[in-house]
Amino acid sequence: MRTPSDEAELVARARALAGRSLEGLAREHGVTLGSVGRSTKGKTGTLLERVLGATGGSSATWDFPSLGVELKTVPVDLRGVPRESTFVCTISLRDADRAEWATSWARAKLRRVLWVPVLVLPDGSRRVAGALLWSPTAAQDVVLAQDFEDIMGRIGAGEVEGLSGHAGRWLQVRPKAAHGRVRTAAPARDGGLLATVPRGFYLRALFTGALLRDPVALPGRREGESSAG
Amino acid sequence: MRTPSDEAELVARARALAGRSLEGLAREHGVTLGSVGRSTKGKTGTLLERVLGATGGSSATWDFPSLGVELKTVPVDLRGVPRESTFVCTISLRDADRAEWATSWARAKLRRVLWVPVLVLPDGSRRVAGALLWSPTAAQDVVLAQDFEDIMGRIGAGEVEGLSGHAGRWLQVRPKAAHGRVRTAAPARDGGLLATVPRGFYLRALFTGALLRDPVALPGRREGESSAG
DNA sequence: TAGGATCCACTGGTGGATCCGT
DNA sequence: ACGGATCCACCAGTGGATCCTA
Repeated sequence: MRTPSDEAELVARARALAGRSLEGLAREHGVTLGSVGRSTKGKTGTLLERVLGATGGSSATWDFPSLGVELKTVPVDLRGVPRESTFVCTISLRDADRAEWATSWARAKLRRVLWVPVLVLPDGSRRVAGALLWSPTAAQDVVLAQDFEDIMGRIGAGEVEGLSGHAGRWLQVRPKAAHGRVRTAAPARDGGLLATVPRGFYLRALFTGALLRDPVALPGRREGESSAG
Repeated sequence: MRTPSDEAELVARARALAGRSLEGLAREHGVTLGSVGRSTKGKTGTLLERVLGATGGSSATWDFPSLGVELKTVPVDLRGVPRESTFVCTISLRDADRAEWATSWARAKLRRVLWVPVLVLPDGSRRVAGALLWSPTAAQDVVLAQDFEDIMGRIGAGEVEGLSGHAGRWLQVRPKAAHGRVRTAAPARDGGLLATVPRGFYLRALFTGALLRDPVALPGRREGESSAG
């Protein structure tokens, strides 16, 4: 599929997929999802990249480089509630003490995201739901920045081993490694380096769920409140 | 093939291969050399690694880690003269200014080498010739150290782009990249970094040829002179 | 339920060297 | 003749996420 030439075309294409089954899309594009079990991780995202004409492929860019847009699929239940958190990017542990949210790769990735919810039905079948192009509001950016600075500050201080998935309001840190034995370098308390498991930033499902319901919902706004001031 | 348990066994096995055709060895070990053209680069070395039970495989070690021995095949003509230079290792360009021969990976690789000459006959067939386990003599080490310091000094000074294969008496520097477009970071004259093609250390064919004739030949000794003082 | 662990496809870099134009 | 360019196999790392126990 040709790469969309602008945001409007990308969004139109994505929204036109609403209701389509993943199996059908896979067949059309000549790919196999292998619909059961743990061996299908990542297949959904790769399929939608193809369907929508993403070209980024490798690292250090977006899925749609000319648009600066990142594509994220998110599995949701019948109520539209995400079943999983969303991976953002790998954390550069070694440089944590110099990292700043404003110039971070995490922020660049989240600057403009095309969310494609994938409805997972009770029988296990999956269908594309309504896509949404989102950018963080100023208020959302503030909270993400706080999470980032908090987490990176602690990593920079040599506390990476003490960090758990509990840290961060919306952005959390979790292990990110294909095999448990992988190790990378991180700052140690004594100012040196220690070997630890690679980590990534993830968006909590609570946050992506709120986004999908109302993209400009303010931080702290509760369900049931009006979105009018 | 089982990994040799000591140097004597390794050398005995290697010398027992003298006269064997590469094709025959390949057949015995179930590998295909694809005997013609440019698509066979590296196959000889990989075959001999299998035949002799090398286990190193990945980087940062030797072919026979427990022995600290590196295996090198070298194509020679009927007179025993090498047809090619010998790759030693990739150069860490960025750290060139801090590099020292004594602690260098190049020296570690050359500390103990099992040379396996491969006789290339006029009809294109290839046979293993007499293997030789070599360590640099003190005098040889001095010359290699001079080459190393000369080259690394110039790289460290930001002169990598001005370096050619002419530099170095026995150890030379040449490009080392699967594709011409690969780039890596090296010191620049202004103290910053520049993107350049990766380089590797190679031993000149003149040097390896001298080694194969007389492993302890002193630096500067000419052909035809006696090896007795 | 969600934090920690893990899976697959893909590819860029590395180690094994030899090719080939000037 | 040899300095610069290139070829193949292999594997660790990355990006895509989801699995799976306590």
